[in-house]
Amino acid sequence: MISYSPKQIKTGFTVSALSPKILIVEDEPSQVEILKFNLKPEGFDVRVEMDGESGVQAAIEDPPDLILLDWMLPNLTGIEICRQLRRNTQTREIPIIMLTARSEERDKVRGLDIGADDYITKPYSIKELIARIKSALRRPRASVVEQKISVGQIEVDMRKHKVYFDKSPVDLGPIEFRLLVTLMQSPERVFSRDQLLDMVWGISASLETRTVDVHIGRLRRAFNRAGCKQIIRTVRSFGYSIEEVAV
Amino acid sequence: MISYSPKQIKTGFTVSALSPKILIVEDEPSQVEILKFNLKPEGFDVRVEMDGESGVQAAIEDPPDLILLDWMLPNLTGIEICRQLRRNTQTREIPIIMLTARSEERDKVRGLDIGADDYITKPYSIKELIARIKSALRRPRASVVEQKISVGQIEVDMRKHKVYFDKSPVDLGPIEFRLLVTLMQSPERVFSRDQLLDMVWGISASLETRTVDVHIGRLRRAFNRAGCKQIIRTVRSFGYSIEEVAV
DNA sequence: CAGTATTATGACAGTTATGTAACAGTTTTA
DNA sequence: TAAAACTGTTACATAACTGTCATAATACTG
Repeated sequence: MISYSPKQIKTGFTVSALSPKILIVEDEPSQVEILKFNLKPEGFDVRVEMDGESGVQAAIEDPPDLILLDWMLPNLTGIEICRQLRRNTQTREIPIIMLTARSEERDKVRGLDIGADDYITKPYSIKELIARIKSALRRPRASVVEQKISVGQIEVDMRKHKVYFDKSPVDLGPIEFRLLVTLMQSPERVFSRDQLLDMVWGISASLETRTVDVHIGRLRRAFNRAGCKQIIRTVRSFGYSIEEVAV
Repeated sequence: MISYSPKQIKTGFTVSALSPKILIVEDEPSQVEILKFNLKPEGFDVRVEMDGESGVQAAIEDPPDLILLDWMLPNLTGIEICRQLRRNTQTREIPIIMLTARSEERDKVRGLDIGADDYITKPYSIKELIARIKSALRRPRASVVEQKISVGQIEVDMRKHKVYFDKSPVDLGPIEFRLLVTLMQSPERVFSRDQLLDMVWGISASLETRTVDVHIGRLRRAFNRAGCKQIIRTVRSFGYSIEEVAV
């Protein structure tokens, strides 16, 4: 099958949220349905606005990670929307993919001038659209992804996906990795189990809070093997935190 | 936003002038217009030649800082122009970015062999093109055309299209070659399957992510045959990377 | 110090991701 | 033009990882 579980999407850590928000601005209901039907299973958080004006409005009020913009719209043309979005600080950096029915080169051109990141002409293959969306989301934007994080003697290289304690490598599974990174992003801060479930597993994952304990345990064991005792502090009846001073 | 002031361009210390000279070799007038329209405001000094022969001529007579080269041209093909430019002392070091149409993706392989520094497939985002131009200009000249890359005991001769492990040849197909080179350009960095699909196959290829796994497998097997175990690391649920220390 | 609440951890069954062989369709080569 | 080489997809086996539970260990309370 083509569809990944939402989990796989989460792994793209450059995206602001676990499931990237996509705003679709498109007036044709049938098109909207097709898009929703295909994008949701990919783990995207899809929203729709049916006309240009409300599209711009929605984008500014709650900035999505990416905008799918139909070329022909009632009220405002795609170009005009693009312009407006590019003018606003909130939305300036958001990647825009234009959906255009016309295949004339001229229109494409104008779309790109205006600041769309990409365009795709109807009829398009869903696969290709998804590929383009993912690619656009991956493209580095203003917010630079942190490459290395370190707390005490622990060092995480995000690019290489490697973790070291005092130069010796620590072997972690995917969830442990994310858990560690989450904790390390705010050293000493105590996270509740529920918070961690949200941040690491995603809001939609309804799991036992005990699951967190188990993974914390696994994380600890992995660090023990690397010669590091006591990296995570348990705060009774609150949660966990990572400590600056590893022992 | 996207557009840097011309001043910022100057930071590329290898660039001859304050506004880098760019030679566009492209026969399609509308394309030329788009490029001019977008590149001039970025502070580039843009010149245009409409066919291959005069393109080469112009490049030799007044060497630009960078060449944008369309793949399909009347008179001479992109490949041939590349070859000629690389042969001439005046132009040998000038970075070349190839513009190729979607259907010609297969030729990318050859494009890089020939000595293009980068290629970009139409339709491209202007932003991306500009980013790549700047990146190419920033790059120190000497390594503009990378002849050989090596990681650990693996050595790739780009020009001859040959790969060695510890001096013994490794036989690879075109895609495996590109895959290997991509991985080798950032050793240890983990690439997601989607990223690799973009970088090796091109964004509009829209293939299954599993295809990457299969090719990684083929790459591994090829190296096994040459006596090299464990060259590519699998990072579960993230992707693959190439390791410095081959075993 | 007993009694209670909370956390640590081993075990395990279920799930998911990866490695590969096989195959049919293409492209390249001879 | 036929043979050889290369591709993308699929299916299946296997390995790696998860979540849950039961039980043990620990911390708090009065």
